[in-house]
Amino acid sequence: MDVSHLIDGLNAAQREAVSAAPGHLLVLAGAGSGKTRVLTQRVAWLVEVEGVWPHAILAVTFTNKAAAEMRGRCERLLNRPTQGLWIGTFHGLAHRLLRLHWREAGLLETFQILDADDQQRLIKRVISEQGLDDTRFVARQGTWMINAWKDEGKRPRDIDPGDNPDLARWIEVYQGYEASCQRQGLVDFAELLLRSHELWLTQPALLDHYRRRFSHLLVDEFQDTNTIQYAWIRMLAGSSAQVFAVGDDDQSIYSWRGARVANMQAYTRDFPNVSTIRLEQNYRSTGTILAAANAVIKRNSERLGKELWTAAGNGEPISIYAAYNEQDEARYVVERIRRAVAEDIRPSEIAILYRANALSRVFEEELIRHGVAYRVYGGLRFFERAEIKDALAYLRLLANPADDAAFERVVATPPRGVGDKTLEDLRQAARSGGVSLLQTAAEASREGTLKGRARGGIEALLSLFASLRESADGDESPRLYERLEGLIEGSGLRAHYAAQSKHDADSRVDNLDELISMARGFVLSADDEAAGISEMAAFLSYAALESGEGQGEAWDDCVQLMTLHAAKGLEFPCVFMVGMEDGLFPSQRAIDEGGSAQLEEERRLAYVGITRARRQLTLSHAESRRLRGMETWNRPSRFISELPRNTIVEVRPRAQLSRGGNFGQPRKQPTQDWGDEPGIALGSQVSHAQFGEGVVVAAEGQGDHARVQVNFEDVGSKWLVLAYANLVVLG
DNA sequence: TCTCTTACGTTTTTT
DNA sequence: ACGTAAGAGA
Repeated sequence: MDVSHLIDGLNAAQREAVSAAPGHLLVLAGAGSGKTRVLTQRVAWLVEVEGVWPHAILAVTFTNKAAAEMRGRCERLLNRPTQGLWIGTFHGLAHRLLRLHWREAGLLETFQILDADDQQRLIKRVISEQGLDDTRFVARQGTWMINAWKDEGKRPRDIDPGDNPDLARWIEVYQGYEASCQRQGLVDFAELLLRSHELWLTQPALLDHYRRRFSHLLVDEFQDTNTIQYAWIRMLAGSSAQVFAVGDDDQSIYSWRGARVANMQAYTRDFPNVSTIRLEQNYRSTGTILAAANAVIKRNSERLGKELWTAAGNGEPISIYAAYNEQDEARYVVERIRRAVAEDIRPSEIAILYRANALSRVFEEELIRHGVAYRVYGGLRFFERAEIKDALAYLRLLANPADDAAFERVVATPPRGVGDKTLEDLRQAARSGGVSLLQTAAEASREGTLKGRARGGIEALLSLFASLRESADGDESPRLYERLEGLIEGSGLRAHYAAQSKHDADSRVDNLDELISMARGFVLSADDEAAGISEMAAFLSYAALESGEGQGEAWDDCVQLMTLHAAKGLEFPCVFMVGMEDGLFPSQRAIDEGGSAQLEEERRLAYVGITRARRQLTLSHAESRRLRGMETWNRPSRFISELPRNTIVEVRPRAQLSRGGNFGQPRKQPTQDWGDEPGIALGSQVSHAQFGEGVVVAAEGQGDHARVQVNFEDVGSKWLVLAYANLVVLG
């Protein structure tokens, strides 16, 4: 058989991985080393060369985007649809298992997926139902703990509160939350995994079935697996399946949400004869960029060890820009972008990366000012928008009348005269009767226990549902989008948001229309159809599992703005890492508490950032920065000083010095301390609100840019922008 | 019950 | 600075 198309163009290590003999394999794939290619060609190799039935292969990733890309590439390689081949995210595959075996898993057939928002709302409800003080028991924290427990595979009974009474209460909240989910047929993200793991644990016959079926498991981004995901893989693999794990410990940046790099070591221990292959040749970046990345990551102690190299040349040095403040930083970056675009670099080939979302704003403003098209990643996703969740809540309640979370949403928007009082009565009655809110509302309406406006509102709602259900049962059952359209009109949602948007000026109504057109274009997959899942149920799951706007679609031709986390897996010819300041990146938290583990994770994040760049990399920091309404003064990030000297070039703004004399007109109106003072002379004694007293030793720049170097008694020498520093001249 | 005002808490995020 | 989430008047 001719296997050259699976092997040609690969380097030795890649080829070794793709064509590895049967057995377990750990591929340590450095950034830009062709990981996805190896993974997909391995699948093709298994099918075409080893003669493995596609049916017997399961490939798992973390994001829908990665799964889609893998499926697409496999189909192209194998030249046929990947029928029977399970490719998906951990959550997607777990969800499929639960849909197929809902009865064995102890779920309602109509179970729905609870998103993060609904989850927190529900936990809050449980906290108040248990009569806990919600200032001491904060829902956000509870959500975080419960998710962490689930990620570790722990049920309430597995947690020992010791002699910590708060912890004991939290365990009760967890219990209450579980009971509530169970009653309503709701499953949160972590539950998908935990529940499917338990499904196998408690149903040996089922487990056996899947173990017989899947002889080959492939896992992408192995460094990001958490405890339950690893256990899931291990359980499915048993002692027969071959596991092909690909990961990079240097790119592990999600430990704060339960990811355990240690799973990579555990894998080599828990499975017999795991061979390790390192992919170290990089096809993305210049030699300079790789030298910088290698030097930075080398400072971490907990590493499996790996050093990237390239056959390409060194390329340009890395630029470091020391800005006066965040405005100056934005000005510089956008100026550079405009210059690059003028030199025929496409805007979509340029990325601005930052540690925290809050940093994006200045850059957006500056980009707008210069009419540069840009796109910000992150933030609210389509299916998380309030108006979309409202519309979907109607659908959810239609699909699963026990879904109280959906009922609460539905009853509150649009306002229909049903307020806290009525709702609390309904909850009481529902709890004591052990039935759903919807059912309780129907009973209350029948018995006439509702009064005033509330009665009209509830009755209108009930009749809306009756008519929606009736039309579904008719001979000509409406398509999903028609039902959605009907409910958006009939409920008054559209009118409600239309009325709101008059002053909001945003396009909530347009989003509702977009949702309808998404429903119109929605196609039930063959897998779902085979599993007997309705169009509506499938659409709702899709909405929950694929949060909308496929991450990484470089829309039009826009400059890309995103966090360093969001940039993982992407690459850009031209990258700006901004806000490179101690306290921001590495974050203050990592500096203060973490000890070295957190700092090492920040360093890996820096490594991820650096390795996103193909040709041009620029790092910038600002001496002063307005953040959260407060002026802060940060030192350049320690990661900048970890770059080898020969890889960087420091860009300085052209300084217009006026030495010796007076300089630096305060910006805007002079401050009180300043009065009509002509300026500050070298050698002046000055005082700063934060740094204390010091002597002016140098100065440069004019107007907004005027800066002085002050030697402070306590904190040493610093450059300060006069317009912002509010220095008081002493004596 | 709805709407307006005040207080709070602010890494990173997928599913 | 800013957006959300809980509390007070209409």
